[in-house]
Amino acid sequence: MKDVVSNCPIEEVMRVLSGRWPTLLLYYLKDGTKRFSDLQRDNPTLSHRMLALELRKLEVAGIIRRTAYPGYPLRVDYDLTASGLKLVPLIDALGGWWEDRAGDHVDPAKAKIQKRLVDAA
Amino acid sequence: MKDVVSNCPIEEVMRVLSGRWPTLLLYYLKDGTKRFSDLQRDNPTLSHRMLALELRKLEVAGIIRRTAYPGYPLRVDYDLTASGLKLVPLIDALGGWWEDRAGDHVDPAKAKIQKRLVDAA
DNA sequence: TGTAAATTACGCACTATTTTGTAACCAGGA
DNA sequence: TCCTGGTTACAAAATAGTGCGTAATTTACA
Repeated sequence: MKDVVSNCPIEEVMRVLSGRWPTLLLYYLKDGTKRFSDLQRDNPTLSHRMLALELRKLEVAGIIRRTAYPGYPLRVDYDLTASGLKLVPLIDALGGWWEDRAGDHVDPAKAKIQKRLVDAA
Repeated sequence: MKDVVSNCPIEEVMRVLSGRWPTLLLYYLKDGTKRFSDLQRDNPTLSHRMLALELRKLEVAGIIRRTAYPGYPLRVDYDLTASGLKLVPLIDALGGWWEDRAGDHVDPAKAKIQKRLVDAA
């Protein structure tokens, strides 16, 4: 997933939203402003470094806003931008879709079954 | 992005949709049934291995349907399932969001500017 | 007539590339 | 010395690409 210029909006959103963390961070920031350390606590399996990287990615994409206060110890706040807020329901819609997709959905064993059909043919 | 069981639908959708290819494949399959080789031609930068892997992932997720015909040369068709069809507009919505997010969006240089602010403090 | 070659949708092993984690370091005041 | 929010260098892990093999039938050609 290198720097392939794509001009396709869908490819571009996915470049930002792909991976475990972006949507999770959105989720936590829905509730309002959070500090770096809050987000660290919220998901302990996310490494310090990755948190910093992902936050910056979201910031550059205009989804979250970073506010740094002068002074020590350091203090930095993160919250959703206007467009970040608009994104949240779209993500939720995906979650909703996943939940009631169960009806017409295929059990994980199907792949093998299909394969066997081909082999037998 | 290992096999972390999550029970959160959003995390689960993203596990399937993350990466460059899933949404692209959806996009090509919108137009109807395609064969493996069609999809290969549609995006030449996708290796046959990845194509096979991604297709299977989408199949197991119940988004696409795989139909293998007996006989040689081999022939396999792929098309969207009912729930796959329902997913398409949601993805499109993300694309739409990306396009008109420009207004309240931050230019890529901002990160540096912010950093300088912090440093100066 | 006999045979070699092409065809399709992959699987597999091996390598290359990318992403992620770990740990250490920084700043300057309490 | 600790605090916070990073950054950097190095290591480990995950992900992606390359190229060969394969199956049964048709076509190509000497």
